[in-house]
Amino acid sequence: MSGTHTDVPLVLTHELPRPVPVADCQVGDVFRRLGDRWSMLVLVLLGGRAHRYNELHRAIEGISQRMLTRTLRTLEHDNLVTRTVHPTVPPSVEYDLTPLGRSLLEPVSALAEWVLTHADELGH
Amino acid sequence: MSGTHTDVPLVLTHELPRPVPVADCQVGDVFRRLGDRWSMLVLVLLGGRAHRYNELHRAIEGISQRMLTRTLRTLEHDNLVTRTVHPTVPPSVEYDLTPLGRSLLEPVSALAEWVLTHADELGH
DNA sequence: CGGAATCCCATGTGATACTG
DNA sequence: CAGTATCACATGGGATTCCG
Repeated sequence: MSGTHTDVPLVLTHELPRPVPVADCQVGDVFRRLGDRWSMLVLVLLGGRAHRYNELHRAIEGISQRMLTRTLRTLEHDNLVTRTVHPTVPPSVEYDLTPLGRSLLEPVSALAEWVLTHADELGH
Repeated sequence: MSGTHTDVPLVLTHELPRPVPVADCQVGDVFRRLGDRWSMLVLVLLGGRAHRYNELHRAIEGISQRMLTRTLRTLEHDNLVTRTVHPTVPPSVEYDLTPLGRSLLEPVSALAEWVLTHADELGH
């Protein structure tokens, strides 16, 4: 950890031929999927417990119905979140993490720790 | 690791009051900064070694001059990348990671490993 | 060589209104 | 309750041209 150029985690450089075809950077793809305005927030909330639609809507300050629905649909499509409709009247829909979504929270937490540690060093 | 709701990394839930003010989710902020199309790719390349402007431009397939410059400026502004101008003729500009940028590659590599492990489980 | 300036288009996001 | 539909606007991003 001396700041040299030899301590880059191998996993990052391993599958990067040169020139780097952007399509091959799957890591970047995942960052782009989770890098939108709301996905991360939804994942963390669902990591605590399952939520109903309006629970999420109230919990996430500032999100519109449109974007909450769209975010949940995308996460569901990525196999990170499940959507369960209970056929009651009025209808009740519950969202939860899949095992895959739950496993994602581990590496995410590593990044979260980094952020908490280095937040003051980041410009703005 | 049983898929219950009790194994969420504490760091993620620790500083999340309810309702969650979106401005307080610093983790999401970082994901948004790195979640654009090119930042991750630049960081990984600079993790290998310092690069000149045109080296990056050639290495990253499909990036425009405009976006490469903009991405580098943003990373520089965030204290993740340094920009060094060598007053030669013609001019030579070298980009490299800061210690902060280098330290970021560690949690990023954890996520990269997750991606390599679970890529096939992600929908599309 | 390493950009900056301009133009243009695609996408992300919010506001509002409506619905089974 | 849990959405959908429509509109409007900001931002992301590429192509092209010009410059010290």
